[in-house]
Amino acid sequence: MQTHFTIDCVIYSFNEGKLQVLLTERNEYPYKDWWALPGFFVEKGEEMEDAVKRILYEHTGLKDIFMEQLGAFAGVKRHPQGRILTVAFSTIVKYEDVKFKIKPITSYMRQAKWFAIDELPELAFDHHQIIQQSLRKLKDSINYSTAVYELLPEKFTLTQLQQAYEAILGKTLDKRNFRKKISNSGFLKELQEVQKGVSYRAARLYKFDKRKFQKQLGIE
Amino acid sequence: MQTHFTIDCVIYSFNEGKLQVLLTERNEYPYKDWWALPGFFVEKGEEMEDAVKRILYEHTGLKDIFMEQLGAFAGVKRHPQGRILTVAFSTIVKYEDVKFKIKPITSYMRQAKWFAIDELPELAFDHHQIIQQSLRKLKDSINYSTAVYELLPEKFTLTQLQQAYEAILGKTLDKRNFRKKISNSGFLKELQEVQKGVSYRAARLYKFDKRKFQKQLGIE
DNA sequence: ACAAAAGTGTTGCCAATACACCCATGA
DNA sequence: TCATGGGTGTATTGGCAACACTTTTGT
Repeated sequence: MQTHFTIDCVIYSFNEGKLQVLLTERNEYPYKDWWALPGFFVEKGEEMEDAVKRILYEHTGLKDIFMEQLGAFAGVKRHPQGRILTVAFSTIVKYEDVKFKIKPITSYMRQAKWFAIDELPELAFDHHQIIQQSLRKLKDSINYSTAVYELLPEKFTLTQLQQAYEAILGKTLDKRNFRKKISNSGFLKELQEVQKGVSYRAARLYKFDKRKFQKQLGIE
Repeated sequence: MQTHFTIDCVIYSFNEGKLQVLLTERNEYPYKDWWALPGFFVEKGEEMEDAVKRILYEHTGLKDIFMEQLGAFAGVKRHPQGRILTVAFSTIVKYEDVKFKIKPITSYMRQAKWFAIDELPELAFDHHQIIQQSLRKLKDSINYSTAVYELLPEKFTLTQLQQAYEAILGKTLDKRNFRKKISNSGFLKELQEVQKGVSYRAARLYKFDKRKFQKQLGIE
């Protein structure tokens, strides 16, 4: 038995203190004019991982971003024209990096736009379900992955980091406990730099030290 | 673009103190005479979850077992005849329940057999990779899932439970700490029964209280 | 001087670890 | 009586949660 085969992408970012998801407005049936996850058909002979890269590139202009597989969604009724199996992937991009790069290249979608995770429109197909599943996984893995750091610019303040945690978890955290936990973890590099252009006390800037993080994971 | 679509099952069990995986010996090309995960094509119009149940049934005689999705494997070269996308699922069955039910129904495989996880033969396709990925997930989730209890008979001793943990994790655990942890968790029901037929002090039997377990998870 | 956010310590509790001996039973 | 696994307690440690005030800076 054969099935059509697509990829759908859950692309997260962080802006205005909120976790955002990139959606596209469809310009073709079915679900014309609906918002949906960026997604395409995989081409014949194309490796799934290559298809993922291609689609990510076509929607964001980004390259060399690792996307993690969420799983397959294969409901017979998820597409009105019969089964179309989709494998969902997710990733996180820095908002600054993609701000001016979001450009729909294909004609089947009209525009791409960021939506706050708690203000999603109604979505085509089973894409709402895909997002919810992805979000749960993101929350569950927040302490074992580099996800939060992908949300932030290279140099960031501790308050920004805390806001990113809070955006993912959907709840507020205690400032002192958060800072203790982070500084104990030992994979932030403290810079000799502070914020600029703020009208209050400037905060110290930090960098994520991926090396040390990887090492700590290696202990098992 | 279309692709063939199969399901592969990683079925775990526990016997002779070891974690076991059920494999089938193929009787058709490609990979004739090789060992492989039990797997079939999904039928047209068949829901993926139904296909999973069907395949599990055909190989083990078991019904109403929940299988968890591991993910999609879609390498263009994973099958010599071109891309065959497979979605891998995994589950755990009680060895006693299936001991006499393992019966290949289809003719494309010659026999089904349990293999200890650390004594696997060479496997067809990318099945070794699928198993390794599944095993990592099993280890990671051992404390948040009912997996270990699926390995054991309904009534079991604490030592048996500890052995199941050790089989999954691949390492030994401290007896007292293990018992403390388990009895603190509060989802074991102590029975007024002990082991029979052993030539040493008979151990108390316990049951897993799924209700309480679910409740504890609900706290988040 | 004021507004706004940065930054900082202590305490109590709980969970996880390390570790060694006596007990009950059947052969 | 012996072999075998069953069963038990304590002390230490490290991480997590609760909680409020002072400092710095720009306007």
